[in-house]
Formats: sequence, structure tokens, C-alpha cells
Amino acid sequence: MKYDYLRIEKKWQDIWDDECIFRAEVEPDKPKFYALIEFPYPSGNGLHVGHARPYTALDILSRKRKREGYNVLFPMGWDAFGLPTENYAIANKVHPADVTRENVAKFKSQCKLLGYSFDWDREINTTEPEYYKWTQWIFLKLFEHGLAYKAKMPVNWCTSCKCVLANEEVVDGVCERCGADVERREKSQWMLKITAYAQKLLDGLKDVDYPERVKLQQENWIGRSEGAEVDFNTDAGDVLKVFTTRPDTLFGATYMVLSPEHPYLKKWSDRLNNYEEICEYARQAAHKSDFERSELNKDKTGVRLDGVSAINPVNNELIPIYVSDYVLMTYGTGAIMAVPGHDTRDWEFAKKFDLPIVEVVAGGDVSIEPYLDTETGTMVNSGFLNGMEVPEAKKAIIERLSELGLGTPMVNYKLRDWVFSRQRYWGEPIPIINCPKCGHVPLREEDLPLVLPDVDSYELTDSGESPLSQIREWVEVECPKCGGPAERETDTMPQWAGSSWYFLRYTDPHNTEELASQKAMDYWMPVDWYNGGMEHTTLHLLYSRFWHHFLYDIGVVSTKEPYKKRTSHGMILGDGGEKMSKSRGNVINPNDIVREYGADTMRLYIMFIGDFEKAAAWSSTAVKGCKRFLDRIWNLYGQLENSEKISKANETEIHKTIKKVTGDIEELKFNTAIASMMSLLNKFQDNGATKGDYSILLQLLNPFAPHITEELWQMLGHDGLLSATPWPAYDEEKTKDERITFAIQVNGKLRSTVELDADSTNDEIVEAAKRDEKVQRFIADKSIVKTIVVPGKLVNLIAK
RNA sequence: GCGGGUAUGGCGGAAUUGGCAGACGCGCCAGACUUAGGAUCUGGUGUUUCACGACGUGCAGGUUCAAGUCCUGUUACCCGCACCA
Repeated sequence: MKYDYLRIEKKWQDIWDDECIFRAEVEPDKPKFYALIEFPYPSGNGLHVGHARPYTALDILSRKRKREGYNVLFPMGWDAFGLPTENYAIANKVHPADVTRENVAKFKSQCKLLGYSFDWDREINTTEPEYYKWTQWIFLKLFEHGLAYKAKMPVNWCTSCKCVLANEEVVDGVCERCGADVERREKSQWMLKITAYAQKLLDGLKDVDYPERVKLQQENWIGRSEGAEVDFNTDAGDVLKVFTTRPDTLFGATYMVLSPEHPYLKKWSDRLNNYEEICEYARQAAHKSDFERSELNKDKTGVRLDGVSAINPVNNELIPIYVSDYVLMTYGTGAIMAVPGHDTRDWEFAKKFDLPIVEVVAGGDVSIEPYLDTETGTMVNSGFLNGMEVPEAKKAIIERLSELGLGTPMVNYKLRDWVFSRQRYWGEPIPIINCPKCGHVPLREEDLPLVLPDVDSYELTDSGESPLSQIREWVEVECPKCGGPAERETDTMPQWAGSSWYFLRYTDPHNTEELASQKAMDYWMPVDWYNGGMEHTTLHLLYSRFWHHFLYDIGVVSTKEPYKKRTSHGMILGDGGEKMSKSRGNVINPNDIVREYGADTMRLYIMFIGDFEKAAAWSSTAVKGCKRFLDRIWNLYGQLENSEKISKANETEIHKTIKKVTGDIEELKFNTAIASMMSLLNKFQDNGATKGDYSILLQLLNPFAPHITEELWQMLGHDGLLSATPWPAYDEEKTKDERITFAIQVNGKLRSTVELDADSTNDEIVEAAKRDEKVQRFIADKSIVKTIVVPGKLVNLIAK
């Protein structure tokens, strides 16, 4: 009989569906396993092989865990709000909801084609009101707790599209879509105060099992720095605060710099003799995009404030103040004390403006270049700090500043608040009413969901407002508080919103009363294993952790961290090792592979392609190797010995393979797991195999290639589904060979091998080694001064 | 500039963490079956040498009986962040 993969795969997919074998229910006395993949954005291109890699990996893990007796939750859904759908809708004059429906259907059928064991009863979609009701509810909670606020923010403004862009949409300083210049504009935006959770998000990393590189990337993104806030009095009679990580270098602070957006510039306008010049500089700085401001950093620019100076608190020296765009308003206090002797940027600036450069940590020659190796070192030119080591000086100066009331220890973070507004249609409406009298008034909970209204045109408005602002009958409402005329917020939420809590909804997706029941969340949460792409490490992963910490703080969820373990897969590249893209024409569609080789081959190859965590290039020829493997499995069926027993000849290899596959799946080493099953098949072909031998191989291969193995399992005459049989166990004793081939080295070089009983004594091994013909040639005229025996491995004879 | 990572045959990649480098697969070579083969099966395949052997994990040193693995230095490439005080 021929291996008719298309017939077989359809047959078993229908059976799994009919028998609902992957449906998950709360079973309190069974250990649970919640496996999560990042739900996809259902784009018009359909599922591509890049999706198949992580989905197949966790499908394998889930199927295995299920057979090990775990109660497995492996759900799937759609992160369906977002720009591409909206743009497609604009271009083709269709409703984004219709586009979404079509794309979801396509994605779903593709997932089914690949035989994934998703529990489809728990399918969710972020664009459905039943779902986004709860996204809005969480927003209201954040608002209620002061973590959502509206603020004027500089935003990225595309001069051609006339709309606000997210940071991610600005690539190399230009608009990702149209290539036009992007400039900064002040705009009122909804913000989420993720900075309030900076320390918690940092601390939480200690309790989770994430790859080190993911933790490091999150730590760097949060960017905690310890230092001090120092007050500089000015001759204008007020106090200029700065943040510094190096208060010990205060004696070297020979000038100060304000960011062009610093409020003191305006405050001091009367005293500044060159206020016009300063304003002009600030205007130019504002016109520069972030990109320009950082790219064109070779040349430091700035203007001295003529009319105000600061007083260095440790030596009471009068020092000049400058404005320069190398100081950012968004970090620290927007003002710095400049220590040109020990900071590259300050040094460059001081050189250009001919400012004094003072060495305060001994070591370099600050007239030639800044001396930066100052984590340790001795203080000089620093008054009472002279002679102290750096760490000691840090303590001493903070103490002194505290006594003077001019400074306190301070921690700063690079993390900034989350810009939560989008002036777009296809997103969750923000459930706020703007009342001229009462300000921002939240919708009442019972008025949720605030349903996205239909609109005639999704085109953006000239003013950069959301298309929602065009629907006056939707916008104009009564204020829930005072009953007066008010307007709805017309901004929508970013795509990150729906994905920040979706894993909670999976635990109880049809609940109409709560985002999920306490019982369901208590049982299923936290997610045991979350796999996703490295590109989501700093945004999605951080955002969702933030929401979860918040939900924990208000008592909605019972764990601080949402994900116990996180792993990341590498990208799938095109045949030549380049990124797959339509323009290169190297995109592989999984449907084509399924049609030509079958889903089992597709699954097997995508796992065999290489190290799961690293990028891998697709190879059209290598796919065939996996098909060949399945063909050979299929063909072996006709040559089996009719015995249910495990054959003696294969027993050791079988136990070794069970051990290898069992362990490798848990470590995501799918490529070597498959290699070991290929080896076992080779063994079977050499030695012959019984039905018992063969059954074990089918059981191991089942999570990887679930369809063909079910079919062969049935052909063998077994009752019931293979997918429901227990995972095979191995006997450690039986993984050990009775005979072992020992390597024999002379002076560390391999000269021969000898096969001996595994329980041979060291003496016996050494004797056998010395007797070996080839070895004799190398030791004949020498005496052996030392022998080293590595049990079960090798002998090394040291001869002189 | 800062942070992280990678480097092994013609190719994708293995190597129980210091113990036979190149598992497994692709490709290639030879043979078998065949009217035919881009199907299948069998054998071979790191380089070099007629052979014994010698050499071989980006490069240069070192530690060790023994190094792809540990240490020091160095180069190239990839990813993330980037004037963060």
C-alpha cells in the first residue's frame, strides 16, 4: 500500500476533531501544563513557515506532555487589530472586519492542515467586542489607579501621510510606508505609566525561567542607574536639579547643560540677554527628529546662557550654563552637571566651547582625551575627597550633600511611559469621555464594551485625528458625570493592548461576567511555557508583564509573573540564507509543502532544520530527506516480524532512543531527537524489527508526525488512538551497552580501538590496549610511565 | 560607543559539557534494479598521502595525559540599544 499522506492526514484530523481529544477542561487533581505560542496577526499573506516553527515545537511538547499524563492547555487565537488590515481596507474599500474574517479563516484552515493540537473551543479574537470589552475594562482599571493619563508628548509626525507614527513605524528617520521625512510634533496622547513598575519588572525577572539574553535585554531596556540627585543653586536665586551616577566627580563639574526643552529657559527669559538666540536653538533642535539628533552627534552644538550661572555646591564656584541638544528632557531632570575630564560627550563639548577640563580621578591625561576608566581610582583636585578611592568618595559625597540639604541618593530608569494612543480606526476605542467641565471621564463598566462604530471612510484626516472623529453622532455624547455635552475620545489603543492579557482569556474564553473566572485562572495560570520571537522581548513581553503585575496588585490574578518559562525560536530564512520576502520571491508557503510532501514531512523538516533557537535557512532539497525518512518508516511496516516483544538485537538502541527523544524534546533539541529516531530506523533496517520494536518508534515519532504514526498504529491492530497512549518509558539499565568500544590513545593520540565487556576492570582494559597490534607499534621500544582510563570511554597510555 | 551572540566538511548541523571531531540529513561519487530515472536499494565520501602516517573545529598563544569545549589575546560577521548623564 502506498503512503497516501493527503488521505491519511485528512482522516486523522477529522477523527481528532470529532473526538475532541485536545479539548482542555479544568481537572483539579491532574497536573496542568499551559503551553503558549504568540498568537499571530492574521495578515493577508496567510501563515508562513516562520509561524510553523514555533507552533510545531510547542505542539510536539504539548502532545508529549499530554501523553505523559498532564492536563494540557494549548490554545490559539488572533491578534487581529492593526495597521496592515486597515490599510488594505482603505485601499480596497472594504470593512477591516471583513478582511479580518477572511484572513482568520485562512490561517485557521492552515493550522488545521498542519495537524496542530490546538483546543479550538478556546479560540479568541482581539477584535471581537466580547474580547475587547475586557481590554477596555483593564484600561479603565489602569485609569482608576492613576496609571493611564493624557499628556502632551512629542510624537513622530509623517509629513506626507499627515499622521502620527509609532516609534516602530519610523525606520532610519523616515516613514516606514512612504519614505517621507518624519518630524517631531507636540500632541496630546494617552500614556500608560509603565515607569511606575520599572523596579517590579526588574525584580520579577529573578523569579522566572527566561533565557539569559532575554533577561539582559529587558534589564537594559529598563536601564536602571543608581546615583544621586544634586541641587545646584543659581544666581537667579533658584535651584537646578541634576541626576548623576557619579556624584564623586562633582569637583570636576565645570559647567552645566540644559536640554532645549527645559522649562527653566522660559522661566529665566527675563534675565537672559540672549533669549532670542536660545529660543532659535531650541526651535532647531525640535525640528530635528530623534534620528538626526543622535546620528549627527559628531559635532556638539549649544548656546551659553548669558545672564544666569550656577554654583557648584562643593566649592561654591560660579559655573556657566549651556543649552545643548545632547541633553535629553526625557531622562533624569533634563539637566546635567558636565564633568569633561571623565565623560566623552562633556569633553567634546568643553573642547569646542573652550571650557576648563579638570581631572578628578587620577590616571589619564585629560588634556588629550577624557579618562573613562574610573570605576576604581584615586580622587584628586577634589577638596575633602582627595586621596579617597572612588567607591569611598561616592559614599562621602552623598553624605556631605545630604547634610547640606543639596542632594539625595536617587535611582533612574531609561524606561519611558508607554504611548498608548493611535489616531487610527482599527483598534480598541479608548473608553473615555472628554467633558469640558469634568475633564476625562471614564465610561461606566456596565457600558462596556464600547463598540467600534462603522464608518464610511477609514481614510486619515488632515489634522491627524482618528477616522472616528468624523462620526459626529458617535463622538457627541452626554457626560456621564454632569450630563453636559461632551465628546468621546477618538484615539484607539495600539496593537499591543489586546496581546497584553490574551493568555488570561484563554483560560475562560466565553466568560461574560469577568475577564476570566478566578477558578480558571487559579488552575491554569501561570503559563508554564511561552515561546515567541526575540523581536517581542522588549515590547510585548514587557508590556504584558506590566499589565499582569498591575492585575496582581489589584487582586485580579494570583501570580505576579504571567510566564514561568520563556523560550525563543530563530527565524526561518530563504534558501540562500536571506530573509524571506515577497520582493525577493523566496517565500515558502507551508500549503505548497503540505501538498507536495504532506504535513508530517513539513512538521518534521521544520524541526530538523537546525538549532531551534538560531536562524536557519530553508532548503528545498533537505525537505526531501524527511519525506524519505517517512517513506522508509511506511515501507518497513511490510517487513516486520510478527511479535509484540522487543527484540534483543534492538533493545539497547530502543531504550537509548526513548531516553534521547524524551530529554531532547524538553530541551527543544528537536533536530537531534529526529536524528536519533532516524538512527533507530537505520538500526531496524539492519537488524530487522518486530512489531513491538516498531510500535515504540511510532510512539516516539507521534508528536512530530502525528498523522502517519496514527495510521500505522491502527494498521498494526492497536486499539484506540496513538495520541492517547502513554509516553513510552525507558529502563536506565537497558540503555547501557554490554560491549563497549574503547578508544586507545598513545600519548594522547588515537591509535586504535578495542571492544570489551562493559564490566571489564581497568587492568583488563589496559592489558587489552597494550596487546593491541597497532598500539604495539607505538609502544614497542618505549616504557609506559602512566596510564589513564576513562570509564566506558578510552585508555591513554603515556609512553617514553 | 554599550550590551548580547556566532564561527566545526561542498551544505544544514552533531559532539553525554575536558575524553574516538564530523552523529543525522542534504549534496556528491560508484554500483544494483530498470526502456528510462530528478524513483528505489547497496556501498563510499574532512584534507593530504601509493601506503605507514601527517594535518584538521576563524586566527595566535597557553593550561592539561587529553581542548571544538577551559584561560589570555585577536579577527570577521549577526542581533539589540544608542548623546540615558
